[in-house]
Amino acid sequence: MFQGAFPYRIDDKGRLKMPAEFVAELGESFTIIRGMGKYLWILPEHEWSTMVTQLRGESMADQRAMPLQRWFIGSAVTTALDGQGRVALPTVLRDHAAIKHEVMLVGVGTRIELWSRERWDAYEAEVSEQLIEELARSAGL
Amino acid sequence: MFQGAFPYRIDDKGRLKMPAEFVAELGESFTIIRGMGKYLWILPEHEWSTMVTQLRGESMADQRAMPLQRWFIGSAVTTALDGQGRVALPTVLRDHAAIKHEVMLVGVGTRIELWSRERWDAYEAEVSEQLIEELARSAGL
DNA sequence: GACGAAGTGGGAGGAAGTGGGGGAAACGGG
DNA sequence: CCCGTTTCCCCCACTTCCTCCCACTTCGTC
Repeated sequence: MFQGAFPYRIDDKGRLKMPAEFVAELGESFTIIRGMGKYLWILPEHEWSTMVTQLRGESMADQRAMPLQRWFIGSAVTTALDGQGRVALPTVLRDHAAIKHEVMLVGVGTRIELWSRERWDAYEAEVSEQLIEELARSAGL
Repeated sequence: MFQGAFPYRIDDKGRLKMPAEFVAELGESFTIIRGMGKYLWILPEHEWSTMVTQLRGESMADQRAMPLQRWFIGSAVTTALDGQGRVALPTVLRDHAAIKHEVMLVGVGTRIELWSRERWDAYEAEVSEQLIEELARSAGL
């Protein structure tokens, strides 16, 4: 399971080092897609194929299907780590997440989220302890 | 069960000695996460896996799930004691709890809370005897 | 008073994070 | 079709941080 948050720097060539904690679980090849917001998701192979199965299970006639497929499948890049344990982030994806140099890698169970540091800090500021407390209570934690 | 409060010092390398009273109950490996405020939780293995099960049980579509997963799983660090019975506190977690040197370790049943000394003292000052009395009464104690 | 456990401190080796150069491949223009 | 430019990828190098190990002090107990 992916867990923990790691602040990292992307170098001028757009390369991102993967934390040692994530490497083993990610496996040989993995897929990067847009998340449900201005950040990215990094999924191991089997998680990605599960997601694709769900997306394609929707009938094409279903009005929900095509926007979802465009959003996720249309942004997907399947790649792997280089010899130094780094991954090259395509410009399209970097732009979507407004990623320049400072990023935050966040493990959330089955996937990794990749945020620009700015946006992550803003998100953190917005999510107060009170909100978490309320959510936890209503979720029965 | 964890009980009792212990004032401790974190050294310049960010290492925290675990009180002898907690070591046996903590077991080999344990997990440190953000609490519902500016302090940390330390959970034994089974407590953490219980919590993860609950967090992941939520549907991804549920709007509550993602903030909760980010808050807890996204901050989690699973670690163990070193040869001297100490644990290294990652910078991200220390920052969240505003922990520098002086801390307070508080056993609260199923988990341990880790506060910066300042915040703990402030909290103690804030929680008056009257409040406790009222809460106890309304809880039927 | 001595011994042992518990709390605190610091050095060194190695892994992990970061940066940059060079060559091959791909693309576009002449 | 060829040449120049650009982009990507692989390799090399450096630095910082973390972890492991060793050492000392204090407190409680026998």
